[in-house]
Amino acid sequence: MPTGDPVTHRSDPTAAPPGPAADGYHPDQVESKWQALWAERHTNETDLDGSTRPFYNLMMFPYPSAEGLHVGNMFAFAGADTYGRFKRLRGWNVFEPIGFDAFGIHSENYAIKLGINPAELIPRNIENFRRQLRRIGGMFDWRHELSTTDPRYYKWTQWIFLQLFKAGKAYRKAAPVNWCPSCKTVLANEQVINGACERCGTPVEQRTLEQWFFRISDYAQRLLDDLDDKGKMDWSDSTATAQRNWIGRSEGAEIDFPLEHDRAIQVYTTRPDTVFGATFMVLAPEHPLVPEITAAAQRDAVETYRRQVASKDLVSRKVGDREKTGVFTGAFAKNPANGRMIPVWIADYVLMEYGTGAIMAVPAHDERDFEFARKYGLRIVRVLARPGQDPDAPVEQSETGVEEFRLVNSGEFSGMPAAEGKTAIIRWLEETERGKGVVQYRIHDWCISRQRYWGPPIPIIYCQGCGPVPVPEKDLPVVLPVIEDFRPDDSGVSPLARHEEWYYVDCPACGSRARRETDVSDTFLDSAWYYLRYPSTEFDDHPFDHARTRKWLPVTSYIGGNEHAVLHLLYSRFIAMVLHELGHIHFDEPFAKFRAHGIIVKDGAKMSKSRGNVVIPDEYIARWGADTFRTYLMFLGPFQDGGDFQDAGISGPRRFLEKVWQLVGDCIRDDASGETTHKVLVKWNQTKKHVTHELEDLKYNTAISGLMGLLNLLREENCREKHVVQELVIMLAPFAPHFAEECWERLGHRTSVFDAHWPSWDEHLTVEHMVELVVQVNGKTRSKVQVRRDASEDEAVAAALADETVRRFLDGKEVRKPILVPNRLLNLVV
RNA sequence: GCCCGAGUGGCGGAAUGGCAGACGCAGUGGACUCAAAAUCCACCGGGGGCAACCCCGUGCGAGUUCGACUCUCGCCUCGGGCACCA
Repeated sequence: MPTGDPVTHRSDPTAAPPGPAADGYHPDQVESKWQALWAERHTNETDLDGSTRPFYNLMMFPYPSAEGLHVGNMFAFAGADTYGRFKRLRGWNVFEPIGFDAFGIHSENYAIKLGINPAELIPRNIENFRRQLRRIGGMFDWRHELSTTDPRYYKWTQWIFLQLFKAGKAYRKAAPVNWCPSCKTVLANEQVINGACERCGTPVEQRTLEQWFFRISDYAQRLLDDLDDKGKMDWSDSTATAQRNWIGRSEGAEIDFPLEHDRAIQVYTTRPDTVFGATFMVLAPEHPLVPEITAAAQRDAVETYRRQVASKDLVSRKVGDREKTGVFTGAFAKNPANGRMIPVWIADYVLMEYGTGAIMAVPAHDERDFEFARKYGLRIVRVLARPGQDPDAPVEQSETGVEEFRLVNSGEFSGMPAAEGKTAIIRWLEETERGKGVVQYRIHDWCISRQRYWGPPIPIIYCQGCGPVPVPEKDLPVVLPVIEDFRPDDSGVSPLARHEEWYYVDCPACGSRARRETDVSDTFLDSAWYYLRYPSTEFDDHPFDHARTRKWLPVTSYIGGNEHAVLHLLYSRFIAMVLHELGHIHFDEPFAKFRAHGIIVKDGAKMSKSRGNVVIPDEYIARWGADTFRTYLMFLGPFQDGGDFQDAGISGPRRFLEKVWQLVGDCIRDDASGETTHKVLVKWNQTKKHVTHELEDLKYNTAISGLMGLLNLLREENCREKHVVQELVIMLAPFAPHFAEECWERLGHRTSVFDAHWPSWDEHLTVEHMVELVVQVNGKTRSKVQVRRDASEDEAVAAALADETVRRFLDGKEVRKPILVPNRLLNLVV
């Protein structure tokens, strides 16, 4: 063995942990014992029908990768499990289910890499995940486990698609996808690296395919409104903010810019107040008006540009810092505000999918338009100026503010503050029928089609005569066949389309020969409703049992990562809204409370395989035990912020558990009931209060340090009072469940510690009879004096004036004003 | 560029208007041991003083307050997310 530097040596997770004493703590034995007993005694199985105080404790189900659960998953699950166990001890009937999000492109890509069919690979991964989830001691009710790849599950995913289809919430439309011309296959955005296919490096193109969409954008305003309703949605601010930004509401106007022959270009703008400054127009290259308006002389240039844009992949089109490009169409439109004819251009910085796909360009007051105008020598006219500023001052860079500006060069509107001008111009547009005020959202409809194998087939049949026909509900599920050639290949069709026996079916409507939809649905559809299925996993004839759903939903507490702030959490809300509208469920917001946890870094740096600093939980659990590992994860930083995993730090929580173990041993050997000093009594009550509050707020790190503080005092005071020790064990149980069970049993109990009651405290005993009061003179701490609890201001001042040091700093001056913070501090102002 | 976080000892972090550094790690000294590990005790932001004590200190600069790590305004740095959304 080479002698490395000491830090490296210590940070070896396989280094032996501190050895236990003879009657010591052996985590392996304790943990396997209790995992077996929990299963045998059904400790973690919730009586879903008989519960009187239901608490649905949800965590984000994992995608079963081949690598197994990583430390980030462990952190999230340990944190959510700690909360569930705490709630159970507080008297709730906690339902804590788990499952596997096993469909999707990640699983499929990995299977392709290994050359193993995902249908074979995924069950193996799931088995490994189950083992790990048991190993960390999650309070899971395994009877309700689910996997999205189970036909008993995805039957209902398909059923949900059909409900949306029948309600007109699902529709088909042509949309661009990334296409690799060499592999002849569709690529997901994450498979496009710098505009090229990740597999073969060929530049990626856009192709247009017919795909299925859900009308989530119809729900934009409702999705936004509920976020402001704290009673309905108690969510982490960071998550709610991310959703608001994603939905992207903006208020502006649609304005018509007339062309020749009674036609017009409609634009959307958030700044109608600047309409007098619109000196040119820009259409998205795909805009349908482009071919008709293009002048003969410009036709070639326009066509070339359109082809160029179409050949780019979907990712690099939207990179904002690219130099602007564009082409003049030869057409002119009339600015409705000032009647001037302005040139119409096309450019790829204007996107077809937002607004109307066309803009009025106001280069003086929009950065992008300014850049474009500079490059192509287009006119720039100032229409906003600061008070006192020359209305015709040259524009050196675009000025986009509202507050500080007034309108100039804007006809009758000149002189108005910009905000007022916006309202006035919208009114004028509406009165003269040149436009109207509108609200726009950034959110797009949800494309659920995936030209892939590993997902639930979309339950639609295409018939020559009848068009798209839904698969009858009685024929669900449309089972995903196990096929050998699941890889996308160069045939240019979805893998399922190569299987004629599956592909061709009779039309459910007319009976003639028809073909199935060969795309599968997005994984996010699987995960958009899994929480609904958990309480009803044993029912095969309906997706969610009504009584169960009514009792357990919406979810009481959901804890998960903020990486899902927009997609998963927004799609789940949307699906719940639609199912509610269609009368299938009684609620329209699925998660009453959501808390985002932070992320774990290693020694201050992000974990990554290339850095070689990935924490493999199994190794740590094998060495230190699950209880120590969990406790450390919850201790290393604030749960909602994440924290820094340092190998050296894990010994602290382990030593803490060792000391508790020893205390329990002392307590059994030498039960000194009733022998508690006043000091212990106060600390004990303070700790119970503190730990309870901190757990409620998921402040696990400070809850644990509170428990450590209590333990330290018990040791100092040589206190082994059984009542106190037992309550310490209960409070530790959410963090170290196996350990607490074993201690509880050693203390003579025959039932689970999780059937015990969470300790209560005596508020009166959280403050000492005599308190130490900090004495400040003019805000500087000078001394401390003992006063009785809740001493009055007069008493406190008298005590302070009796103090030698205080008198020295008063220096004979008279106290002008005493400020007392009861039981804490007295400030004497002289 | 926009949005959201965060900047406190050697390190992870605590204190959200009232003793800055709880709790833990690492470190130093001591006890125990033939020795080591484990364990136990003490110390552990910087400077000054024999000492009682005193001064300085929470990214930087102003401000509010009897009192600011905490609140306000203006910067700087780091992390994360979104990004040509008109």
